[in-house]
This record gives sequence, C-alpha cells and structure tokens, in this order.
Amino acid sequence: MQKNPEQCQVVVALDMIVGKWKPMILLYLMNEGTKRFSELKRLLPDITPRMLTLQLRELEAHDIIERKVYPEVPPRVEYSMTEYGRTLEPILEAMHEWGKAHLEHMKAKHARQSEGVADPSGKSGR
Amino acid sequence: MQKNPEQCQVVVALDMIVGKWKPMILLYLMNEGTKRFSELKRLLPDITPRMLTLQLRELEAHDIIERKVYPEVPPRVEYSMTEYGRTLEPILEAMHEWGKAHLEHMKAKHARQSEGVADPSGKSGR
DNA sequence: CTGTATCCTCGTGGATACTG
DNA sequence: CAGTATCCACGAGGATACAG
Repeated sequence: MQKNPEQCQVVVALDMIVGKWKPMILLYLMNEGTKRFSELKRLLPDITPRMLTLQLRELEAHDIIERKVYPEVPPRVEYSMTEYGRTLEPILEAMHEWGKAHLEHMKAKHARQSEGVADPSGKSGR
Repeated sequence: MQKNPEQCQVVVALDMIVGKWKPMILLYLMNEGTKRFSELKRLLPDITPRMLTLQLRELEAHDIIERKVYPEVPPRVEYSMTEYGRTLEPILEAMHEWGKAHLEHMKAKHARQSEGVADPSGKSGR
C-alpha cells in the first residue's frame, strides 16, 4: 500500500471525479452522450462559465473527455467521453448505487433512533 | 438523474471517501483490520492529531467505522470498519485498480508524445 | 495515550464584467 | 456561442500548545 496520499492509487482515481461539478458533468456525458458547452451550462443551472471551463479542461487533461471545436460562426464546441474515460463508468455506477442505498441506510437509522427504542446493544453512549 | 449536486447519489458516496486522509485510513482499516489511534498516527506520519480525529469522527458519523473506547489507563481506543462500511470495499478496490492503470496510461501517453511522433489522428491541436 | 483549543494559510470555487 | 479576466469569500486543512 502506498503510504503517501499523493501517490495512493485510490487518490489518483479520486482526482478524476472530485470537483464540485465533475460528477454531474461525467454523468451527463456518460448517460446522454455528446453535449456542447451551452447545453452543459443549461443542465447545470448554478455553474458559472468559468467553473464549467475549468472542470472541463481538467477532465480533458486527464484524457477523460474530448473537446471538439467546429470552426463555424457562431462557434460550436462539443464535449464527449473518450473511450478511456468510459472505463470510469463502472466506478461511477457503483458509487451511484451505493449512494442510493446509503440514503436508505441513514433513513432507517434515524427512524430507529427517533422511535426512542433503547437500543439493546447499549452502544448509544457519547 | 439528480440535477442538484448536493443530492446526486454519486456525490453522496463520494462524501464518504473524500478528505485528505480518509482514503488511506479506510485502506488501512480494510486491509489490516482494527487499529488504535496511535497506530494510525504512526501509519500516517504527516497527519496531525486534530485531522486524524476529525476524519475519524466523520467516518464514524457515517457509520463507516466503529469507535471502541476501553476504559483503561492509559486510555485505549480502537477503530475498525463496520460491516456496513465494508460495502465500500468494491468501490475502493475498483478505484485502486483504475488508479494503477491510469498511471500506466499517462506514462504511455507521454512516451508517445516525447517521441515526437506526429500522431496520425491529427487531433494534437490547441 | 487520545484527544481539544486557537489561530492561521491557502486553494477551490463564486461574482461580475468583458472578448473573439 | 464559448469562453477570459479580475477580484473575492469561505472553509478545509495545518501549526502549535495544552488537557484528561
């Protein structure tokens, strides 16, 4: 196992998808295919053009997405997953499933607690 | 798909493992089992006690790890994965594998470029 | 040994205006 | 349409000292 977080392989993978908007951008490009700049902007109502550009450029630098410029006027730029980027799909999918289950897990946990049931394990302390 | 990043399921899962030290803590607890505070401190040489406490508490709050206090003197506290926390294992494992492959991918990419080979796809632009 | 308490740095991301 | 340029706010994380 890597002792230095910087070279921990998990962190390497994590770097591809961390960023306030990267998960959503990836989900859209993976599930709905190619999108242009303005489409993404519309899908992410609260993102600023600056942030959209930054996050897209990072993904592009990592070979996760591809940027295609059409030399037209008005300009058109399309973003899409690279074949390599699609190798992230199982991970995103697993996280999506896990996240869904987690919400259930926490709901059940709170329900248990708010019922005022003295939990038999006696670990409620703190 | 969730439009709000805050309720995107991927982000929910991501929250469990983001944090400068969480991935390493999780890997150690998953691969090597129960650890006490001082052991983790020794395994993560650059972490401060404050950060170790914070990250552990977050994981505990999410039901990912369990904190067991032994009322002895000197005090002893042991941390371990919960059964629920272990459901993260496939995700961490997948990310570990992906990260390893990614380092190879990038190495190959740079090798290709520094060879000065005019890439046939003609997409080198920018 | 297992933490807290305080203070501080710095990077991510936001607001706003402007450009080819 | 698809971005840049500038400036700014905030919170995660770090340094250091102290406590039960």
